[in-house]
Amino acid sequence: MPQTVATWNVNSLKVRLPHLLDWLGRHAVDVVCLQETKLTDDRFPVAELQAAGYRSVFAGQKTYNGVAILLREAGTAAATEVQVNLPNFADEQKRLLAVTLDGLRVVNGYFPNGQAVGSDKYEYKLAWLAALTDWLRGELARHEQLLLAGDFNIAPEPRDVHDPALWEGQVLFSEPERAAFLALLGLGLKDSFRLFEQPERSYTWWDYRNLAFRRKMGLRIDHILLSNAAAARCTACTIDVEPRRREQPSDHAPVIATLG
DNA sequence: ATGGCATGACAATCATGA
Repeated sequence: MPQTVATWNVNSLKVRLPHLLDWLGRHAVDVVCLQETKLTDDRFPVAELQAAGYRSVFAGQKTYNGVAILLREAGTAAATEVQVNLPNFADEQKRLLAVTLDGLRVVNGYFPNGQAVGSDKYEYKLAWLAALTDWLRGELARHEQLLLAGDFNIAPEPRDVHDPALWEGQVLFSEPERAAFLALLGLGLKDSFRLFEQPERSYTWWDYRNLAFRRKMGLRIDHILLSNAAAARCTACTIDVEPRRREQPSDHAPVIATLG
C-alpha cells in the first residue's frame, strides 16, 4: 500500500511539467493527484512521466479542468476500479478520478470554483458537492481505507483564510460551501492537515496578483481527507510552498500526506 | 468600483480561475 500521497493543482500540466518532474525527482512520493491538467488525453505526457518512474491514469479535456493520478512504479500496485467522474452526476467537465491501489481507495477531485455566490456556477458547485457526498457514502462502505484529495475550492475555517472578515460570505468561504465540507467530514473523514500541529498562516493557494504569496495572503483550499482507518495510519501532513517560489509557478502548492 | 496575473483558444480579445 502507498506510503506517501500528494495533491497538486498544477494549473496546466503542459506549462508545469518541468516543475513537476523536478519535484518528483526530489520527493519520490508514491501517489500524486493532479488537477487542472488542461490537456486532452492524447496530449498527456505519459512518456516523460514514465521516464521519471511514474505510471499515469488521467481524464482530461481541452482548455479547462482535467485530473490525473500518478503512481510511482517502485511504490505502488497497479490501479484497479478506475472511475472517471461521478456516476450519479452527469457532467461534461472532467473533475474526478478514482482508483484503488492495493486496498487503498484514492479519490482525486477538482471541485468546481463556483465563481460567485448565487451564480449558476455556484449552484453547479453545490450540486456537484452533494453528488460527491452521496457517492462517497457508498465508497466508504466498500473501502475502509479511503483518501479524498484535491483542489476543494473551499477554505473550511477562518484560520484557513488570510483575512476572514474580507472573505466572509464570498465564494470559497461561504457558509453553504463550508457546510458541504463539514458534510464530507460527517461521512467519517478527517482533514489530515489538522491531525497535526501546523504553522500559523498555512495556505495552499495565493493569487498571482498583488504579491499575494510574498505577503502571505492565501487560502487553504487543497486538502487530503482520510477515512478513520486511513487517518489512524497518518503520521504527517505538510504543505510544500517551495514550488510556489519558483519562476512561472502554479498558484497552488502541493500537499503531502504520509501514511505509516 | 475595477483591475491586478496567468492560461488557453485564437489570432484581438475573451472565458475562466480563486
